[in-house]
Amino acid sequence: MRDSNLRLVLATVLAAEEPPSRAAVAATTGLTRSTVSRLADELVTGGLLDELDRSPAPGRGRPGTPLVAGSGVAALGMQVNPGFLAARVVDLRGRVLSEDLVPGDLSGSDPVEVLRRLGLMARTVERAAPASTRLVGRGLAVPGLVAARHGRLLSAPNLGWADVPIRRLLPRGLGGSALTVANEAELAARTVAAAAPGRPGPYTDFFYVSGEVGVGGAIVLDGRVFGGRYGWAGEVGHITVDTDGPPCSCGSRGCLEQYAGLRALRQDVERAGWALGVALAAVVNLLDIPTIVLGGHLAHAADALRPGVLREMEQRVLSSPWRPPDVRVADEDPAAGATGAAYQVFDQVLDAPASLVPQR
Amino acid sequence: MRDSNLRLVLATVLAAEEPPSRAAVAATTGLTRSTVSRLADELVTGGLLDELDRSPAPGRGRPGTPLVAGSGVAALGMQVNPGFLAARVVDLRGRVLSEDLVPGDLSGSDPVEVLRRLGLMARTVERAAPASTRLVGRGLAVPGLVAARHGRLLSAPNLGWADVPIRRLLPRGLGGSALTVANEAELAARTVAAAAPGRPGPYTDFFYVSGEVGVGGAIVLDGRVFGGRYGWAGEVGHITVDTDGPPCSCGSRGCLEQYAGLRALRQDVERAGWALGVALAAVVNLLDIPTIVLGGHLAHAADALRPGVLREMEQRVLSSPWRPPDVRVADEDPAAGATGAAYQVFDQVLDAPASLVPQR
DNA sequence: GGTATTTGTTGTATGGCTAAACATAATGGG
DNA sequence: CCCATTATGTTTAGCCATACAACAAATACC
Repeated sequence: MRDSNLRLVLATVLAAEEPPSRAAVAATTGLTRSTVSRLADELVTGGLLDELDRSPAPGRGRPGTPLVAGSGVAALGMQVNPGFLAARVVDLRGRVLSEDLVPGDLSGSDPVEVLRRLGLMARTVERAAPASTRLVGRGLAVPGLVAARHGRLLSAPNLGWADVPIRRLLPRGLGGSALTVANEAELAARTVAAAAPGRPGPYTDFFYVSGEVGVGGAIVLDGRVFGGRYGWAGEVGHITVDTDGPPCSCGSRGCLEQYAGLRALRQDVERAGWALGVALAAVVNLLDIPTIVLGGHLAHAADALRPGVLREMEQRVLSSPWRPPDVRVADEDPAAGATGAAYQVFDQVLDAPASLVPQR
Repeated sequence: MRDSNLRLVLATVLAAEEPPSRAAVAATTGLTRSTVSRLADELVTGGLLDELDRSPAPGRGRPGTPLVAGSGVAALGMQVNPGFLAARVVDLRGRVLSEDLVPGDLSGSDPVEVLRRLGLMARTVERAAPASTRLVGRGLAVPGLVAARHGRLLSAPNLGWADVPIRRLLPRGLGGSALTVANEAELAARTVAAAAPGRPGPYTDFFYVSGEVGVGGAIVLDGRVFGGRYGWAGEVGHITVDTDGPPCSCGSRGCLEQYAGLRALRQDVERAGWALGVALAAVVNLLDIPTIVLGGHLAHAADALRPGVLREMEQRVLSSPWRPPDVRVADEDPAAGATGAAYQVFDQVLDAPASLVPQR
């Protein structure tokens, strides 16, 4: 019960637009001021919350002490992409404390060498963060199918990688069971679902389509990413658009990626929009979430894609007369996956804050 | 906290294969025997649980009192299908206490007249149930898109119905805000997900494909139906299989229903299997649940459909090398939707058992 | 400067839990 | 047949986190 309310208070503070006082938290949670006060104090001493200076009083009465996410808590987020390597330290308020991004064509690269380089970048970035920050975990975003339990990358066609034991290839301390590995689209979607760790973004239910050379996707329901049984959900890139279409690297034919992947898109935006519309209609028919958010190279081409996408979706989505589809664009951030990887680490902390709070 | 543990004890008893004793519930939940004893007593006096006679002792020690779902608690489940009307009273143990099923072609029928007849059937069936049963709610399964909040059927092409205010057309006492209306596939899927109210069925994560003249579907994750934002999820029947395919009643072209609907299936099972495989590959790519359960007319043709379905899915599902797709068949029950409607009512009760238990 | 108002803290009471002791009902061995 | 053994279910005492109420602190309004 204490654990449950500890989570509740922490979540309420992080979800708020403006730093709330203890009394405001009590009002929104339904707990009493005394209970919130006690729990908030524990969270402050645990470093998960910070007290800001009393703001200039907005009205009568004693002004409250604004509470915000603790700036001393941080996580490392890394990303391997066909076009770059990235590493970031992000704090619990969502601020990037330090980062490094190295462009370079990694298709057909050697996993051992690339992960060694990523390890060096990570170490440098961690050192660059303020000495007082406590790193609570590390995450990595990769463009492919992952076995999350074992931290293994099963298949990443656009890197030319297959069955890579990521945890073992990263330097000790970085890898190991403490590292969470996940799909890039899934993690990038987190940065749309959350404006900062624990704070809801502009949409709570949407399908994120990630254009990172290939085409990936992620399902967000009620603000949370739905990863599926094994974390492989959202693979929109290999939905069949035309059963007689061009062969795909996955072994099938006519996959969306063959129309809306970076190379295909450059050749014919019209066709890419049509194919996206057909595939996304299936998504909306299945999931009943009319909001689509485009990321990566698809975000750049959004204005050219939108008419075709909407036309096909309006025709093919059964519920479109009652709930018209809506195509939005994600904020520009080349390494959104890295930030998302850090957010995922924070989610584990927010689920069990008691572990970071002094007992009793 | 009491509410939470009340739910926990009730759920544990209902989920068990064999009627558990208080001590067994304590062991599986982690609560103490004394706590379970108190909560179980409350549930028994509330009628949600029954005590069975002490079974012949299986070993040494004092034999426990077996607990089962209360037989006095029941719900009415109704179903409108293109081929029949059905009404059932189902108790909390999942037994059908009374039922009525009237075949008849309802395509192009008059909603007002049909719902009047269904009302009469429901009344008769309710009277036929033992006088001691307490009816805790009523549910209705319909083959179409529903606005659950308002109990309105927005569109049911295979009945030829559109925008039918179901709650208002059913006789007072039956309709009204107490009636829950939902899609047939969603409710039939509940009878696969649960062997009895609260007891898990053979699969916990699967996609249910309902063949009831048209083709519907439902997503089941971790034993619970995922209805989507507005309850419209799972509409697999209108996923595009061939963008140049035959026109569909929904206004699009090449929808799965045009290949695997009852009429099309009778003409060419081969083609239906191919189309199902293409559409279900999209489902699995998106949702990462490799188990497919076929119901209705698709269940009857399952053996003929399976080879084609599996062939297409294995080619088109990205994760199939690691997790091969699996096509199963639902148990035969023409009015599974009616039972599922009753189960849905029970779920509301199981979520808030305190409302049926005497206070304090 | 006094009063009203709101925040945060400090004591007290309470509800539901755990833990331990006890009563109950069976088995099995001498 | 009687008694030790074993397991279930109930009773009792103690405890923890919460609600409730009273109070101290800090501001605005008159």
